[in-house]
This record gives sequence, structure tokens and C-alpha cells, in this order.
Amino acid sequence: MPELPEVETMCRGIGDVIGQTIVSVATPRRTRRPSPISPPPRRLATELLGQRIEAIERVGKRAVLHLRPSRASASARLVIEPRMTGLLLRVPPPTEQHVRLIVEFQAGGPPLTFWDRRGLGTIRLLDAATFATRCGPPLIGPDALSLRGDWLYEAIHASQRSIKVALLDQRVTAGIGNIYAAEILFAAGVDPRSRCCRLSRAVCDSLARHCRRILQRAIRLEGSSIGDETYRTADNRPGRFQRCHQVYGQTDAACPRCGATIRRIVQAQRSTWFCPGCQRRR
DNA sequence: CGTTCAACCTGGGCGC
DNA sequence: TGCGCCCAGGTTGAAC
Repeated sequence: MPELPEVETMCRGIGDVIGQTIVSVATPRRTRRPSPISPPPRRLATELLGQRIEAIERVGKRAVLHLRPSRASASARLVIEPRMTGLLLRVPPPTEQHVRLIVEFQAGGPPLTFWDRRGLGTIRLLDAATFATRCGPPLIGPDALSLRGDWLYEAIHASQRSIKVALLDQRVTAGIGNIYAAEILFAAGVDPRSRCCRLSRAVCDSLARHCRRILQRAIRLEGSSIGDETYRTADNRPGRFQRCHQVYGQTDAACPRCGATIRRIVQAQRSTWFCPGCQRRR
């Protein structure tokens, strides 16, 4: 579920935990294997107790809490990856059943909850050095919110794969997922099947420009919520950017730009929606 | 290098 | 009503 705009909205929505000290940690659900929680729940709880949240940062589609220990030791990062259905909440979760993490604070107030229906999300506590290795370049490319055409061109121009697949590659740019890839390609008028190596510098500029614009707008509208059991803000409200979707999920609808019929195809085992009328193959 | 598949999970929707 | 199947915002590793 959550892509860049949704994770950004969650990070902003839990901003009031900055400066707070952790006094209680619970991980109610037994975990699958390999464990999505690392270190394992017991040790995670021990290590989090007494730490203060210094800052919250979004890295691609991950929420990263910067922690400061009460006693001198290396500072740490709590990295939460919501994957398909994970939510960071400051209000009671939709069900008790899928609560994965509850963090309570010294000052009282509502706990911070990680709720994840499908349970594919991950929670990792990493020291600063490990965090840099696992969540930085070259594994994680430049943030999609400030994607530049020259970078995009350099990153993909020698590649044979399709542009849709490349946009989903977090090493190329971090934060784009299936919804926004489709919307960006539509806005730029580029056929998702186009080979990267056929894209000019000018087309990369256009893709980068539309990428920044669409993601900014989606953040302003607090992300995309599709259906009931889907993404919610930290106070459990739906986002509003789904109203602006032009092609995502619009099989057989008329293209809002040219009237042709929107098509669904599958690329890399994922649905892609596009307009065969006005998205040009390069 | 690029593509495909399976896994990790839960649950909604649809056809029969 | 119930069953079986397909689908879903993501990521990873193995096989070809």
C-alpha cells in the first residue's frame, strides 16, 4: 500500500512523538519467519526502553525514527517499512488482531501503534552505520520527491528494461510504487512498455517533472486510499488523492485526456494501467 | 542483464 | 451459503 505520499503523510501524522521518551513496548502478534521484527521482540523492547525520539525521517517508503539513548551509546534508527498494509497510528487501530507494535511514552498520551493486516511490513532497529548501509545509496536512490531528469537519464539510459519497471526500482529513485508509476507515466504521455534506452533526456525531464508534481499534490491530499481496508492517515482518515487518479485501476474506462479505453496489462507480475491512445511508445 | 516465479500474509470480491 | 479462485499499495531471492 503505502508509497511515498502515504509514508510521508504518516510521518507527519506521528510528528508529536518527537521529543518523547519510550516507557513501554509491546509486540502482541507472534511473528512469521523470517521474523519481520529485528532484533526479535524481546530484545527490541529492551533496547527501545528509555530511548527518546529525536526526529522522524522518511526514506523512500520507510518511516525512520531517530533514537537517542538515555545513557551514552551509539544512536539508533527504528526503521518501519509498511509494505502493503502497514499503518502508523496515533488513534485506536481498526482491529486488535493485526496490531504489531505498541509504543507508550513517559508523558502519557496516546501510544504509537503499528497495525498491519497482511503482516508483510517490517520493523528493524539498526545502529547508524548499518542504517546507512542498508537504507542508503546504492540500495536506495535519490528521493522521488526531488527526482531530477538528468539523474533519471543517467540511471536508466543504458538499460533494456521497461520504464515502468525502472520507476519501481528503488535504486533508481526511492518512493514510487505501483499507483504513482502509472499516474506519472500517464501524465508524461509515456507508454509504460517503452524501453528505458529509447527515452531521450527531454522525456526523462518530463517524467521527473511530473513525478515531483504528482507526489507533491498527493502529499497535499494525504495520499491515496482505495477501498475500505486500505491506507489511512495517522488519525485514521482516508487520503483524498484517489479522486485524482487518471488511470490507476481504471480498466475499460474512457481516458480523461483522449477518450480511448484504458487498458490493464501485467509487467513484472504487477498490474499496469495506461491509455493506449495518448501514452506514446518510444 | 532481464524476466519470471514463489514466498511472505490476510481478506474482499466474484463466479458458480 | 459456501467454495474456490483471483486480486491487492511491496520486497526478496532463486532459477532460467
